[in-house]
Amino acid sequence: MENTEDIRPKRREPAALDAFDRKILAALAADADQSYAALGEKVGLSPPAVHERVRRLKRSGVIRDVVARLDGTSVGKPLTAFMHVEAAGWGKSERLMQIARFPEVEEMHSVAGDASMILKVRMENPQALEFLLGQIHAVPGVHGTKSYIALSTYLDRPVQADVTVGWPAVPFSSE
Amino acid sequence: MENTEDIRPKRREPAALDAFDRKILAALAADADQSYAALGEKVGLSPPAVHERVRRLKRSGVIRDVVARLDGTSVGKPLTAFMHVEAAGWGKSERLMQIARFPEVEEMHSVAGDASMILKVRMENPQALEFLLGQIHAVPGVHGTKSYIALSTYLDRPVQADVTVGWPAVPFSSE
DNA sequence: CTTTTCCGCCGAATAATCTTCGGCAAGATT
DNA sequence: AATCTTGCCGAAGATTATTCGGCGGAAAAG
Repeated sequence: MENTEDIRPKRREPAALDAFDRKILAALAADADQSYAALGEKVGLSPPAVHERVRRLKRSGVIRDVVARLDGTSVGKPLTAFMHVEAAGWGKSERLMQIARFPEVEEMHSVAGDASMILKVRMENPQALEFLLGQIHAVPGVHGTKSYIALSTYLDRPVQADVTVGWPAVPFSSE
Repeated sequence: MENTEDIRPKRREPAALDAFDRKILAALAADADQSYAALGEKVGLSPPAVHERVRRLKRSGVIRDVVARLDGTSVGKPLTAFMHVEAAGWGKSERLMQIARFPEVEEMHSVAGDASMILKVRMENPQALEFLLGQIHAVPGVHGTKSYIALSTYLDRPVQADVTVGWPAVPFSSE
């Protein structure tokens, strides 16, 4: 055919998600234990088509991973807490990062606001929380911490594929 | 045999997790896309044995669910924030619960501390955040809110199966 | 307005996995 | 010591994942 040596990246754009992708993502974010046949029926595609799309979504990073969500209490960590850490200069010292090694630490974000870092942790008991606080205060530059212990969790779900569109207009009252 | 009509519950105890269960949970919390054969090899059990254990772990609730974790930015919500809501008397009004209808709201906890409720939200942009704040302030009893916008997320993982045992002794320095 | 190219879907076929089913062995119970 | 229970394994069948060729439809090229 052609002998053009043109090896332009040819990189396809991230290719914005279409309606099918959205439905697939919504379904998988709610339950990843479905067969491609079941997914296909929900979104209106054949199993192979869904398979190919999921493959692409995973490789492109839209789907970060597929995981089993465990019950904190069942694995021995009934105490959930959010910890605000105030650190000097800049929060993300390598030292502070090591706190992430504890399996009790699930999230770690640097934030704009009073705190320089917010952690989500899940502990065995108050004593364990105290120990962790000790570890954090031992980090150079940490000024102080504020802990908020969760009494009840009313909602805890993964990133949803849907986005609210007509913001001012809200879904209240209607139901 | 016996003709005893004794229909005592006979309910088996939750049966504490053994080493095999722990390994299976740890593996599935990291990656639920593995075959039972692969899992079996990791934990030292046959595929059917792993299958049976996973089945039990799911039914008993230790494994809440299996989900695909999506990339916030890819689905159009690059802005993550934690919102502290101060509400009168008690936070958990039915009205406030309706906030959970927004797909932008991922977590909702009542907490002990200054705030009566902490939300984790993921928005499209600051405007969307503003609209959501408006919705929250419109809820009767809400005194105020404090928002912490995440600048960077250094860690974001599901509940880990492992628990730190010898707390005072920490994994630092060693590596 | 055609022709060409590319992309993504479908249906069928194969490969792999899941799931079920006896049978067996170890520990607990009687 | 006999019995019961529990949980494992290997094998077999059912279901699913994955690959493949071919077929449009839309966009780009002519």
